[in-house]
Amino acid sequence: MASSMGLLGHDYAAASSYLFPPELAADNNGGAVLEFPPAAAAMADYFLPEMTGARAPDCYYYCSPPAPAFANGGAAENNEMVNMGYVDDDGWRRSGGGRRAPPRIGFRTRSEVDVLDDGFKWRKYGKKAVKSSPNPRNYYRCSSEGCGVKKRVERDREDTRYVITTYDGVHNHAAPGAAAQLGGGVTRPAACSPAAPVAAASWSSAPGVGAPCNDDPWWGTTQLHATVVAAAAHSSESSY
DNA sequence: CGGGTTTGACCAGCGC
DNA sequence: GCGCTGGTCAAACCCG
Repeated sequence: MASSMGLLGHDYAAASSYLFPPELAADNNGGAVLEFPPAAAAMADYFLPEMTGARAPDCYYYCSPPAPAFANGGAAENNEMVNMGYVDDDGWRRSGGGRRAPPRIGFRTRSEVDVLDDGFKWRKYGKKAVKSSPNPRNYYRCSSEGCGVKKRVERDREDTRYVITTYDGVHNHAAPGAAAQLGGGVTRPAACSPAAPVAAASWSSAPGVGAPCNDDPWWGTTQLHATVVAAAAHSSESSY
């Protein structure tokens, strides 16, 4: 798969901390080979439609149009979606030590409320002061029985107006709330659904890969169009 | 009383 | 091996 995208061999060097949230930088610890096997296709499709030939180390991923909107704050136009890591051949991501971990997606959202209403019911199970940030990090787990999705919420250390919400895993049930159910538990804005021709072409041409992850509520349709923003461009217009 | 939150303790991974 | 750090557990507490 990766080879079909021309990605095999790309080296994910440690990202500059000012470009990525601390946890993201930690996930991209140097030397990891960027590779996108079949089941992970849609995730890569979402984040990396234009990655073919692009260098990974200093890229920052925006959802364009904006990332999902939340029901109780975080206007869509203020949201940014960030790639929170790379994934294994079954859709899981590999963390630094080669351990498998659930797919992770992060949103940096400008909001006055810490906990954004994404339509799912969350139960808080921990709070921790982390060294990488002066703001405490809160840990939530999906209240639904059998659903192991977790999310972490913390204020952006650089700009406390922003909330960084990180989802770990994919819900295996519909959202109890009114908000549309998506993989990470966020509402996909209608405006964020144009086809991604570059990515579609990449995946459809890949042998052994049909419709990318069509069994997954979020990654399945792969209609979102992410834009890779070069580090230079990003740093000139971002608070990071 | 049931469900959610708080918070200190504990555990495991990682770097040195 | 040891210390640091992030993530999780679980008992106590709170609230409707």
